[in-house]
Amino acid sequence: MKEKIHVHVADDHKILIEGIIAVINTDKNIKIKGYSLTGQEVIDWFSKKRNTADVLILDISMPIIDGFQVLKYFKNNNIDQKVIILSSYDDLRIIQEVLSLGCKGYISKSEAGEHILNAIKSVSKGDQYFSTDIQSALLKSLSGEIVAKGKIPDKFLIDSLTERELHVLKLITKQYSSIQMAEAMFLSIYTIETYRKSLLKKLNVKNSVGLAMYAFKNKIV
Amino acid sequence: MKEKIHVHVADDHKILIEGIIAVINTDKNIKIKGYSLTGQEVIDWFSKKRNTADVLILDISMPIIDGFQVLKYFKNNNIDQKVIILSSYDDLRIIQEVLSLGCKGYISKSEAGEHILNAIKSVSKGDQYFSTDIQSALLKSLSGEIVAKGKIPDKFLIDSLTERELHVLKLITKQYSSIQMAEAMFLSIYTIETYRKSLLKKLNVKNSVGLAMYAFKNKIV
DNA sequence: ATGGAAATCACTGAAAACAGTGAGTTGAAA
DNA sequence: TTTCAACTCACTGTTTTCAGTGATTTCCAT
Repeated sequence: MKEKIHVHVADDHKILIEGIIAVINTDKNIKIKGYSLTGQEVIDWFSKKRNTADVLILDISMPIIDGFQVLKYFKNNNIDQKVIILSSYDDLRIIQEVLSLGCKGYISKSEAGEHILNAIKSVSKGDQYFSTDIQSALLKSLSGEIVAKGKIPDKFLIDSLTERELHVLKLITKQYSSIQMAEAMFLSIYTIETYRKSLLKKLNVKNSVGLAMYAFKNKIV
Repeated sequence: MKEKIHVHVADDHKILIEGIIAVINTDKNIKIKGYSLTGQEVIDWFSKKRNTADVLILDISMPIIDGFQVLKYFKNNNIDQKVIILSSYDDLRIIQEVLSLGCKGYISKSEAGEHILNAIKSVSKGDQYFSTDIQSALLKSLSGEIVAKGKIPDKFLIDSLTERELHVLKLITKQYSSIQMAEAMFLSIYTIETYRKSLLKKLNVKNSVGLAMYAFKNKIV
């Protein structure tokens, strides 16, 4: 490991930022590249070409522009930023929401500092990281599925698809256009398009190709 | 290569068999396990439990029971026999027919003996082998009329893709838009679109989803 | 009974993909 | 030396997809 991992931290509580910085500084492979106190600052920072970071540690609950909106900003602007969510809540729905927005890591503020370091390293490598209690919560919801550690299984996403969405997804892999699907399913094309949008959002992909790849990887076809 | 490849040869012209045996004997990694002079003999031979061969070299045109029928026999009895067709005809329809019957190699009698050796080695490894003039014939047919039924094996389609097309295809599976590809490859978007069209035509699919599925099935990704 | 998820439909505007045609350059093979 | 395939770019339409927003109905569960 030659190059340091560059990290940006965003939280509206400065004292917490300072704490994180202190923790991170104990690891010489990781370097703080900057911090933000509001969601707007994060967006401003990353919207400047020369401002980058390998990993962004992002608090969900910030005033005005919160973590969700920051994630949406990245998504809408096709910025492939690796993000670790720092949250006080272990709510599964929140987790799912940020997952669908493309975030790759999630740690609870109640966790020890070393988890942050592990999370940063995992995510910077392209892996996912979820703190243990999050994982156990997820595992519980999956009722006994075997999961590789640190990784949220696709099943989680698949399960979130409704019957109709699944049907549309299958037809997409068969190269149906929306019009053709509408005819085949006796629905309005508007409805089909609604499902498409829903699929794109839930599976967190850019376009139909992404949907098809997802379906293929998970043998929905 | 420790174990010899066992080969069975079937042709109604004994003189040709002898020729093939002579050629094969020049390669000490390949051994003749037997030969047949009629289709019936082939079927009889392989229907006996103890009679096997890694590769069967099979002439298409034999009296009464021809090569096609032998292939059908294998297919109907779920015998996964590796077969190289030896034919005098370079007719595409014949090639397609035997391909659909599961044969893995095809060489023309007009080819030099060394091609037989290469074919045997390729097919015994599980690869396909088609002599060069067959391949070019197949490719030519792709540029003109798309052969819908009979289906040319994917292998040929892949080979027909140029470097650039392959590159574009890979980016498509990564959910790049044409604009993004143009930027990534330092090309005009018009050029990218040209490749898209070329891919759609060559791989005979309807849209990008079809391209992605194709790429996935053939492990281009 | 009330709230929520699923399913359905609608409209709009923008972005992207698809289709057809044409054309110039280059490098390698025949 | 000519020919051809690969590569490149351009222009013009049409179709499809994507994004955002909002609305209704049904049915299930708290």
